Amino acid sequence: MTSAEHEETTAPLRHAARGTLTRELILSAAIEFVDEFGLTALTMRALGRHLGVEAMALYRYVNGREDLLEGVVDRLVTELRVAAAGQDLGPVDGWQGYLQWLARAVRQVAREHPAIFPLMATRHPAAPWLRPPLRSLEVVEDFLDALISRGFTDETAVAAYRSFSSFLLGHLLLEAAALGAQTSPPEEPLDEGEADVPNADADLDLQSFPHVQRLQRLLSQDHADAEFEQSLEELLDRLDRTVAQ
Amino acid sequence: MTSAEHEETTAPLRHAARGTLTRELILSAAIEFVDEFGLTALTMRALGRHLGVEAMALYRYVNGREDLLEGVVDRLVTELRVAAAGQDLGPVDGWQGYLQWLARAVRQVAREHPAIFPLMATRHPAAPWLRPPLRSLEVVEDFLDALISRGFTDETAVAAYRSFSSFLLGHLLLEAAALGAQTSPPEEPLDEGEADVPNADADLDLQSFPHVQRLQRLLSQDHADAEFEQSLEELLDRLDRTVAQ
DNA sequence: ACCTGAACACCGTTCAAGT
DNA sequence: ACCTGAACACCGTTCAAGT
Repeated sequence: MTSAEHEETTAPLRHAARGTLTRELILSAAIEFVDEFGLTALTMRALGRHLGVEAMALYRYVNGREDLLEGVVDRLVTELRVAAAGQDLGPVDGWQGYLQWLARAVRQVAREHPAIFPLMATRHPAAPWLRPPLRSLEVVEDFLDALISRGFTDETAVAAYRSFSSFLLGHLLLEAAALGAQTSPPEEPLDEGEADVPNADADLDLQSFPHVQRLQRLLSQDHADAEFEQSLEELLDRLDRTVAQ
Repeated sequence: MTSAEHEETTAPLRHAARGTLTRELILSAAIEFVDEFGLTALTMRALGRHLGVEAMALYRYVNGREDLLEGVVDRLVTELRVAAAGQDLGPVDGWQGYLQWLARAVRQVAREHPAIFPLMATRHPAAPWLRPPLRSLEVVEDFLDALISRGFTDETAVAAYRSFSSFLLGHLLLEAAALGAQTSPPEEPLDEGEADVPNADADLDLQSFPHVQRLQRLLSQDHADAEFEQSLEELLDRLDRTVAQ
């Protein structure tokens, strides 16, 4: 297994013509790579190979691995802002319409990149008033403006920003984890000797947990869509009561 | 800087007498270590040094690094169950009292181990019906029983479990991130040449983001306690309406 | 039975050297 | 100007060897 064979396995850009490399290109490749192989597989050397280049070449455009990850997260945030530009953000149907749109946009990013979303949710934001997953000055400014220009006070707008962040984080992290389950851990070394586990996520020994056993089906059912929309609706109602009073 | 000096820096158990090592001891040391030095510092070799032992010795008790992390998360979940045993779990004041107690118990774990909580929140649970951060059969069984025995149907109880998980995840992950900010990244190599950044988290160039600039104080204020309690109250009210109808 | 030394494959990162 | 080779310090992990 020489390095030549590996190149064929991943089938990347062969080797990029000298001078083709770019920070943007590297970030795109990194996102693509993580979406396919998972976060832990993203190493400088593997990404270099994927780009048909030695790992050391990346250091001219990326300030080390941490900076690479930061760049990846930034790109996802930018996807949000691009989506925002696509919408004509004029008199979208009130602040509720705006929040609905924003929530769905973030959700779409989380669903498209379930292996990356935890990064967006977990990495330290650049400033203490940037709460994940809305970690962009532009987005937060938009958010505040949308609410304040439609009757929120400074205080209620900020409170709404907090509730909204928590809501997105809680729901989307769980959803992303569920989606990422299939792709993220490609190698699982769990063939432990006597092989007495017939079905991995089936019964461990549920007989002492009657409720869980009985409700297993119900607990496993995927209602992500309806759940998200309903919780969002409830959040908007709550905010409405807050601003009306 | 020989290895001898390093031992003195961390001042661990010197070297444990032969035969002292235990899985439980290793997990305790790992939690202690992460609380102090952060997750990325937790390497097999560093943990071994912390215990006064070579890294390879750990492999007799821990099935590799992944298993170590799994064990650490399990221990935090166990802290929850221990706290549960401390409470006399008889007729605690209705299901609302139970949920209030449970929410606060999870929050306490998150606050005591902010560097570990993201693991609890992010790692794949053992089964699809175990949602972080309540990733324990015992806890989930308790949860369902507390609600069902007090008038919830199977469906409303499971729905409550979902809402409750999302709630905890969203709020506590943000709170843990805020707390972990001081401890987690001990080394930050950001002295970039011309040093034109006077104050790291102060003004990047906020002049084009008037709302954010004006509300900077408000956005940075820490209301974690009140926020958590109020959101919890709202969640309980919502659940109450659900079960009453 | 329990721990260690040596070794292997793999990281991130630096830097002089090639083109 | 842009990329590579070689090197360094550090990982996780295995396994024969020591006590």
